[in-house]
Amino acid sequence: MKFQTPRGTRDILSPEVEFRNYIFEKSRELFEIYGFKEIVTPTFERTEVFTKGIGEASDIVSKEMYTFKDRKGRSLTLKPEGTAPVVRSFIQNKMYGKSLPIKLYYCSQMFRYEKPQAGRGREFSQVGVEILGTSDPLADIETIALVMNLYKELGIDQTKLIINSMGCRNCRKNYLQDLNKYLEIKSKNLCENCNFRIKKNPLRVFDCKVDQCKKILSKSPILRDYLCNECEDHFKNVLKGLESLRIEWQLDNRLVRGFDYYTKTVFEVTAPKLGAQDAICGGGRYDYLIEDYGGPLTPAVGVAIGIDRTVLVMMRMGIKPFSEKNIQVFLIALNDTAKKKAIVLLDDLRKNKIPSDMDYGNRGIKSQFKMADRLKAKYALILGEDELRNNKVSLKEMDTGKQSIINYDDVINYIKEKIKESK
RNA sequence: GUGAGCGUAGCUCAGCUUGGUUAGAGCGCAGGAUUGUGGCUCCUGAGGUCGCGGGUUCGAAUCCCGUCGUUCACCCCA
Repeated sequence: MKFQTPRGTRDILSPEVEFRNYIFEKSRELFEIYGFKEIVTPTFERTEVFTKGIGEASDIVSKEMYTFKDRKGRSLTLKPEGTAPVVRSFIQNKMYGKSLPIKLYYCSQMFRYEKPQAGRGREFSQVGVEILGTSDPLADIETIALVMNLYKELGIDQTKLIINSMGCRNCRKNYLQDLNKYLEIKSKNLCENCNFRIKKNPLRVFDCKVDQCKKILSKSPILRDYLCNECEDHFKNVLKGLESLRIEWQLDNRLVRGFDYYTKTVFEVTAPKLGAQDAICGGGRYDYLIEDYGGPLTPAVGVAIGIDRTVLVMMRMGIKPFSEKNIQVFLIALNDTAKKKAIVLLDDLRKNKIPSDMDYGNRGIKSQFKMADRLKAKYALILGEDELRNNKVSLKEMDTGKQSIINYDDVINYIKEKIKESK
């Protein structure tokens, strides 16, 4: 019986794992600088937490969730996204009673039952931020600026910010009236799926990529033309703010993100080298979500960043931002007695925070040098009969090939000095 | 969910069209040339259920069917 990871999941090995940790590290650092606090929500929630906010008609809810029943028959779902749980927690923990806004970030695995592809797994990682309790366009701007700065920090350039506004309840009411009128006339020529969407959530018809539907929809009313004064103002302020931060954007009237909860600002950032899966983050404002979940009306905005795709871009762009932590010292023991002494020395080196290693097998000196070479060790320490007899060790600088004999008791300090010099 | 490509040594791949002795290469790995000294060179060696299952055939890595995994596009989205 051979085991392998389930479809769409994988082991994350070096060097990818180093990229991943680096991105986590940088994100956390930046989030804290922006004043966010971390929140950890459960890996699974009651299914309604997701169906309510994301929307029954959305692809994610209708066909991509890992939903199961527990032993008491309760329907639970592995989290497919991060915002709904944060909103649930905001209400459950009565955070609305604190001084608003509340700024939270999360780092977590997400689960969606999708057809796997590079940059699209069934388990994937996201980091994200949410600003809860302000309708100020500055929050939208801060969120976008944050991700753009993160990409800059990570060395990812050629990113593209795509932005749109989806309006509020008021402007959407008028828009939906006209859109429904339009769709009603055309419904015979629209696909079955679209007709289903019309019933559930007409905005989702823009997800359709059937040519016939696309053609019809390209002439449909556009939400942006229906924005009320407040929304229009909000959107203009967001764009102006981005301008003042020298962040370029690209308007996309058809950008309708795949969650029902979005209002006003929605945006996505795409990166090169990713083919079709090129969105590395996406987010927007969700002013009614908290109210819909039974909390007080609390406007909010957030963004989710895809870690796996960010790793892919960095690797494909040849970005290697972290310094390799190579072994500094490799111990070479030439007989059993030497070996016994070597493990003591090795322990000492490590207690002194000097990255060091040795061979545990019974290889010859040649092989051990080869290992030292492969590990890119700076120094090789040799313990053989001669050295043991005189309580010395031989130290060879791997780069220059220079070799010297030093007292056993001085080794740690000697190497510490050497490392300090080379810095 | 739809369509297509790929799966042969640790890695990258050749062989498959036109089925035929022990399935190859490069890199890597191990040992040696140099018995206490790495990188370069040379020599030698180990390593393969040809993804898995079934079928056709005297004979299958090669043809057919199924299956699993992966990649690409659609879709969705991070």
